[in-house]
Amino acid sequence: MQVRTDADLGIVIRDRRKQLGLDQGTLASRVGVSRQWIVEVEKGKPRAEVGLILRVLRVLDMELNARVAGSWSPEAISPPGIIDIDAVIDRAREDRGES
Amino acid sequence: MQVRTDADLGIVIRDRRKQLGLDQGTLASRVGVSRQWIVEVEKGKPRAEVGLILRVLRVLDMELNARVAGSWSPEAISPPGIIDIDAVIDRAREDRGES
DNA sequence: CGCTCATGTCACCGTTCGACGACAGCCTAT
DNA sequence: ATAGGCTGTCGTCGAACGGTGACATGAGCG
Repeated sequence: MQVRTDADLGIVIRDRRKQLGLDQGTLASRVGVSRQWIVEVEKGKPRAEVGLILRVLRVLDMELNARVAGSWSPEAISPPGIIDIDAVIDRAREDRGES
Repeated sequence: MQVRTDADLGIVIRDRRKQLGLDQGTLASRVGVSRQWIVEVEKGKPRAEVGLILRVLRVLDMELNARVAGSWSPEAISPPGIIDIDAVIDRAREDRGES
């Protein structure tokens, strides 16, 4: 899911927590924060510490990716799935300076 | 890029800032934070506020995505970009049961 | 109805944030 | 050599953090 605001982050965390069947208390103790902190973060606390947020995502077994807006993961490890071989060849040609 | 730790975040921000040819001062004023804050975040400040981090990424025209670890973005269709052809071949070999 | 569990909220407290201003170290160009 | 720009670091200070413990609500159940 796209994370644009702190509220998005709260939604992601809450959804994933419920998905795993955890309550705020156990998540809090696993992350090493207070339950109240979880409550506030799920509400979209803008001033929460990033380090703690990252710990939460790790506990929830989630990954975070940053990339230039509108681009499709620049340095991503070739994801399995459909590969547009023509695009690959075109790009290779461009790198060589061919038309 | 994968963002696992606060240090990763610092690297992403610094790289993107330089990519855009901005210095810490102008980035700071555009985001609405002090230059010192930028310095510390780029060094991997773990207790920085998420809200500010998100503002920085927005100014840098970047997107953040959260997903369950190990899953590849469900809605991504053959993304153009740099493809690690060796990884692709290795993966194909593994699928075939080859060594 | 009582009981339990999960959740939201409150006040208090020690710690740390982020802003501000100033200074030093490094480059690069003049 | 001198000037200028970019970066890292140092105090200081008001504001907010996150932890603790307690209390209130609401849902589910025997």
